[in-house]
Amino acid sequence: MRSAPSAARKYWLMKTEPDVFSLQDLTARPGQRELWDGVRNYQARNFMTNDMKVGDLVLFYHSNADPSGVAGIAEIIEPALPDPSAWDKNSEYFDPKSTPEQPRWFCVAVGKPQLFKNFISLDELRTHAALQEMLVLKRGQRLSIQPVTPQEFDYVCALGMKS
DNA sequence: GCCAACGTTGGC
DNA sequence: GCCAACGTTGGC
Repeated sequence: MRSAPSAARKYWLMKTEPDVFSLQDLTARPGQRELWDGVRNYQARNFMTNDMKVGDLVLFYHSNADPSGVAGIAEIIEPALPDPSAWDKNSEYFDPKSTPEQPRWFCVAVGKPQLFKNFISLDELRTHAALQEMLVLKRGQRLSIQPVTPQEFDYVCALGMKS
């Protein structure tokens, strides 16, 4: 069956520091599922609450790494829910302004990790004309969740999976 | 660990 | 609602 345009799958790039949580870590999680908690930026939050849908696909980006780059892909497997780390006093993501009654921060669940055969470094991304508009390549772009076009997603995937 | 870029906070 | 100070991100 054909999906309505409003239900069209969207594509994202999500940054994580692999020392903290890597794509390999996601693969090792029970059910290969993890909450994408700790997002404390309104623009990134709004992407999760307003635009992300279950089934959207994600370029899984390792930042602050050696080298940084796209390690593989994952999928949004649960829609946004209040981020429980915000009201956990022991969490580094604790935010007293967020409460269970009035949550300020939200998180989606990611799963279905697929590690690329080829890690696509930031340097390599820069060499491809088709990828020049990717936000992650823009100077000073710090958003931890970024939209990518279907074309960019497919292109990076092809690079990552080719032998 | 440096530092440019940029988001957030808070005094006014 | 301006904007300086401060904090964070993330490549290098």
